[in-house]
Amino acid sequence: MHVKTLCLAILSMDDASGYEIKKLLEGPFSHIHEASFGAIYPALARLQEDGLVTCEERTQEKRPDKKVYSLTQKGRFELIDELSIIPGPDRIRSDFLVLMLYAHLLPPSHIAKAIEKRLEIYRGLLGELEKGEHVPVSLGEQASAEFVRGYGTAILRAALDYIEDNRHLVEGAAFLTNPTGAKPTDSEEHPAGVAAE
Amino acid sequence: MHVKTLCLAILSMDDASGYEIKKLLEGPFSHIHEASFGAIYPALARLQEDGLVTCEERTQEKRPDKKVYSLTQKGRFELIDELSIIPGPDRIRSDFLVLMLYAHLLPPSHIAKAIEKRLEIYRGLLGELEKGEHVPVSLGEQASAEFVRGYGTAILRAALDYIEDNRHLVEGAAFLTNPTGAKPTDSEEHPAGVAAE
DNA sequence: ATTAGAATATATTACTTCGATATATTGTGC
DNA sequence: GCACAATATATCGAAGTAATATATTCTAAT
Repeated sequence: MHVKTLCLAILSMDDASGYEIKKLLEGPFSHIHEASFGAIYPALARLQEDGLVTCEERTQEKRPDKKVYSLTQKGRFELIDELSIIPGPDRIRSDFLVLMLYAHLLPPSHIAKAIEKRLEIYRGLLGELEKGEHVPVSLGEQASAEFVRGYGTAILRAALDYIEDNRHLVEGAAFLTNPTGAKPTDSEEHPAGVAAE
Repeated sequence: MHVKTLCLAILSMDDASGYEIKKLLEGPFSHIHEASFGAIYPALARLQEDGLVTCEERTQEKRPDKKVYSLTQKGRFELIDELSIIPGPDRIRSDFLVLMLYAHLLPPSHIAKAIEKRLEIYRGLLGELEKGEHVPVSLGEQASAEFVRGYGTAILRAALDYIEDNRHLVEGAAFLTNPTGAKPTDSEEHPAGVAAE
């Protein structure tokens, strides 16, 4: 899914500026889909060019000027078309899980620190989601939003529980291997039995 | 985390070609981090240029030639440096959750189809993870791999359970809002803008 | 038997997206 | 008073994606 489609989707609920779209994606939508300013602003410009959104410049007194975008009928049809594609698997980039997979390369204190921060992040997100600051308009939207919010909290709880119960696997067993590759016991030339081909 | 770091990490376990790295990221590592060929091949070339990996071209009889990369000492230190950064939140791009959030814009049959496919994907991944085709070398690696594998299965189970228990929220309540914006006076079952799948 | 497609393997290209930075103003904490 | 966070848009190089091209071998169907 392109950032353009994501913008159309968010604008289908309410008019918004690029900045507001970004804040939504950082806040209540953070477990759904992310996008950067560098993707959002050009996407909105392109959507306007193609007549899928309109733009109203609002001069504000106490804030910088805003460009508030609104979905057009054409944009609404385009959104429906894009949403008609059956979605494939989620795309995940988890630096945390990479670190956990190579936990044995780093000192246990570092792993513990990373885990503490992860738990903190997750508890924060869970708190935000459970507060439930959603602005649903229709009954249909309310049910959809509730499904997605519930999904987020279910996954976060499972992750929190798992990490708390199993952190010893990566904190305790760490550093059995020397990070420099120099083996404490014998010399390393051929790490016995590689095969795999 | 750059794809370069990801390559260094995978090579720290065993020598591999670009193709093999990609297959790992599609298979047992699919819940950890993704990367495309277009990122992996240039990354490996760059790492070789910088002396972080070495490359051995293997002419194969029954397969196309391979370029097998190995981590150097310098590369191992670089990996440790990169892994020393405390990781931030996971970056997620879930077309599925976007669709669920806007489920009310599409016919219930489409949502049901998307959910069926999602359940199928998740059951497949869960099966693969539970088979546990890992090739850990040291005890430290084994514990790390077990932690990450367990994390994946815990999240997948939570997701499966949640979707099965709550799919009615998006399948039943769908289409209370007409996607065209026109009033749904008589026929609520006829979608206006459903395109190809 | 042959033809089509999947798997193995690398590489390139256009396009998209990220991450960092620049700019400018107002609000907030120390 | 001064640094910092928040509001707001925009740009640009670097990085990454998705699709495609090339070439070989194995497998399955016609």
